[in-house]
Amino acid sequence: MTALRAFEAAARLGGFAAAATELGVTPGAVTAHVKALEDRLGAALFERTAKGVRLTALGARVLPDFTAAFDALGLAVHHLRAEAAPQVVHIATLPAIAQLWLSPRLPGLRAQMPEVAISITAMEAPPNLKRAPYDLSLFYGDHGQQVARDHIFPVCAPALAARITTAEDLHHLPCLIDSAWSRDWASWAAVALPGQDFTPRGPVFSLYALAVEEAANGAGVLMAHGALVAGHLARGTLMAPLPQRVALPQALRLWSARPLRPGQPAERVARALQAGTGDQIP
Amino acid sequence: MTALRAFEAAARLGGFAAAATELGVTPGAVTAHVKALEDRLGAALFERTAKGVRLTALGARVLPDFTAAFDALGLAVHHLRAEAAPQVVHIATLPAIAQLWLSPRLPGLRAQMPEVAISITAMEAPPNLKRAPYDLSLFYGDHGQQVARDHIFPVCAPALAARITTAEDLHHLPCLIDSAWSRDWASWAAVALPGQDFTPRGPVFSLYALAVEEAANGAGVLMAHGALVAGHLARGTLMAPLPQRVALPQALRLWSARPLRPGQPAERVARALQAGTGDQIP
DNA sequence: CGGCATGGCTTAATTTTTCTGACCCTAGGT
DNA sequence: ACCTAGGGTCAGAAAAATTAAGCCATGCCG
Repeated sequence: MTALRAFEAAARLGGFAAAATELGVTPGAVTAHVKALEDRLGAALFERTAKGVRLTALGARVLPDFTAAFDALGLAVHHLRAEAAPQVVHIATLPAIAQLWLSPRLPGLRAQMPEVAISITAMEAPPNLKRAPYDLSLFYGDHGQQVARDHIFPVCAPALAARITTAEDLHHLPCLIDSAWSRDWASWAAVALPGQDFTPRGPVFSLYALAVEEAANGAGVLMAHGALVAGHLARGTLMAPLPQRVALPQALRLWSARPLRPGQPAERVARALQAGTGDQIP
Repeated sequence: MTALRAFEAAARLGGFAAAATELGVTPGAVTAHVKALEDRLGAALFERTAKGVRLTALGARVLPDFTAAFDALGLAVHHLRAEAAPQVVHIATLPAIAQLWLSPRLPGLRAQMPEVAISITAMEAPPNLKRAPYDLSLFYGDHGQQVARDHIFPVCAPALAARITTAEDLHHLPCLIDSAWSRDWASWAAVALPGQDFTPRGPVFSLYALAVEEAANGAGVLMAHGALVAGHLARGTLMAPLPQRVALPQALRLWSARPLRPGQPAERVARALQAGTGDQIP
């Protein structure tokens, strides 16, 4: 049973490592499961090459059946959870979005629909909504309904901002770097400092929200996502000393596994988030 | 995942013990899984009563989704096994039938279709063919194609048979009893010894084939299933000293999960078994 | 009406299975 | 020639199943 899940995930995602991530186990476990399955069948499901695995003809023939079956199972789990707690809306999103964009909007949502509970699960990558039982998924991406068109630009504490007048000033200041969005600095520099070789120097953070706090504490200049620092900018705890803003290639988008029926809690939450409820941060 | 299987089986079969049997685990494991599932949901799926469990409204609402999904998964496994080993036919049957009815026919089948391998799995109860990957199921029952109309009657070794002339003689002879078919003696006595209180006395066997061997060794009189002792009767190692034969309420029947396509190995084996191939036991 | 057996679920301690984490190995890309 | 990405392998740790007892209503029988 677990072996079947491992096979299906590995076949669909094209690798044992990716399957292990989706299943929340280590690649070694996937290896063992697939091998056990192949042993019991007496036939190979994957061809092992040095740079990964490739499905055999047999594996490709039976994959659609398994994918369909596990999709049906995922849907059943979703249905079960929805029936068991009809007034709970489960949202999956990035940790940074959860803390910096969603969290400030929650009081407004609660006031607007007090009977609905909102459960937020932070994760690094968008979940497969056919499998994981979330009602809404909020990520930078290409699918779904656009919630915000986001821009990046440098921000820092007011005291530091006073020392910045041109983009060139950044060469000599500590630049806070988020490990997941490390390319943001390069994207912005390509527009604001064309032709120059800009290499940001400064501490690296694995939590974007922590980098934002450090920027507010005056630790350096952060390449901000506009949507995620709106609160700090409004409060004046962060400032944007330079005018150059670069649009992110992917907008902040919200999507759901299935079409939402109007009036359903998940649909009401989705509508409220798209309408910008609570955008006026205190 | 395993918890979902446990819930589905328990809900469909109406009890944790039955679910444990189908899943091949102990009732304790099913209890633990269902409880874990209910804890995570924050809602009860079963009502516990002193004489078993009953589905809650929530459980009943979501059961069909899970049953359908697991059926699809079972079918996918069947498909996978069929694709991986197309020339292997998997048969599920009772241990007694496997040894006493099927086994003597295998040489004939092998001669008739040498390229087909036949795999026999013995089990006490018919499997759920939507879940367990067997091609054919051969049991006493009401479903499927009739293979043999079976009768029960006393048999014993020739030396003992010489001492039996009427049914009443059995009162004073050891009667071999199969634990799974212990009611056979009563069924036969109701016809052969009407109005008399016949209680068979003698050793109890959990393996019918062993009881047959013991009968051939002269250990006593066995209530035989005609189809299962045909070989011994033909060889003369067992004799039927009394003329009374009682038809079993259920015939020996063969069935498959899905309709068999002509020419398919499973279909050819099914046809051969129904045609009585190899009935002439050496 | 009470004692006792019964069927079915639960619980706790033990054993078996599975997963992890750190390593190795191979082949392609730089 | 090195580095990286992806699988494979192994001993030890975590999780699951088993075993065996316990519980609690029901039903049967004296």
